[in-house]
Amino acid sequence: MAVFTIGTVMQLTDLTARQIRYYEEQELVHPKRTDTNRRMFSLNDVDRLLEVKDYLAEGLNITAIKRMYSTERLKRQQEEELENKQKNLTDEDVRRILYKEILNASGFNPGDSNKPWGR
DNA sequence: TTTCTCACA
DNA sequence: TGTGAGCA
Repeated sequence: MAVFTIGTVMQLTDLTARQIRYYEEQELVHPKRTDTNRRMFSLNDVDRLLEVKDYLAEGLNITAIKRMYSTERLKRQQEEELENKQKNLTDEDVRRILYKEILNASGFNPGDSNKPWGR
């Protein structure tokens, strides 16, 4: 699965090696390492980097993006639990909670026009 | 030649 | 985030 070197990823994402390594440090991507310590990125990693690039361009900070991916895991866990128990929160409720968390993390104003999450 | 880690006028 | 050093 991991087949891209950092050089290839640089071309594919238009990010600098510095940025790519930094995002890895922030655990936004998890490239494998070769026996000689070289990073090997998967298609998913490249995809993730492109996403990160977009969010960053929209003015979000790294911590907000980090929380997004962590809260998404949380969201799936909650949805699973709810399915096995009783559905108290609707999809919209979870969405609203997630959105509020992101706003909190990014320091954005609830009046902003372009939000990738809608609402 | 490319990538890696570390450190900072 | 950029950049240069010294390695592998």
